[in-house]
Amino acid sequence: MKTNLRKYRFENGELSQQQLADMIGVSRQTIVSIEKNDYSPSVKLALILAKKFNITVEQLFELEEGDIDETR
Amino acid sequence: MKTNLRKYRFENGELSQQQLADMIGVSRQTIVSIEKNDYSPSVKLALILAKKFNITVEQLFELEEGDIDETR
DNA sequence: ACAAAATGTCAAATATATTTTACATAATGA
DNA sequence: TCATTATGTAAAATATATTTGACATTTTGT
Repeated sequence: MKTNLRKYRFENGELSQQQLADMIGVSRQTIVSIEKNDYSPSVKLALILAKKFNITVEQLFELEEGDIDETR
Repeated sequence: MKTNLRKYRFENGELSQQQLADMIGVSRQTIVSIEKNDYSPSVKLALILAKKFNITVEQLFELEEGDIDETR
């Protein structure tokens, strides 16, 4: 899975990681980890992020080859 | 957050929970828990489910009042 | 040049997601 | 009617997501 979080964060007034974290009520470290693709966040968080940026979850996160086999 | 997983599972050839679980490589209990809205699944799993049903994640899971405040 | 802000990195603690196991009940099909 | 399948439920074990705390480095703005 690929994440475009940083791309949209910059496109949205060049928010800092902390500003975005504050806006949606998570820790900065969570934003850092998502941007680094450390793990797959909850779909609830993904929906909130997508809504904040006025995009779809599919634009924010992209499945990649191999994802289907391994699943989550 | 609200889940429409059961709705789409039925609309997709009336798959059983086990069949769907097998198709995407998770346990049946996971499907059960998601349908019961026990917890918010990973966005990766959500993307795979949405792709399977040819819908968007937003159709599969809906944010509700209060979600934004509490976040995840 | 320098202070403040932003980002990077690490890791333990904590919370949540998922699996495994198992039994109970309901639904389905012959 | 009865066997099989599907679903419901529970809970412990395991895996992963997130938070907290802290320090290091880079970037930014004056």
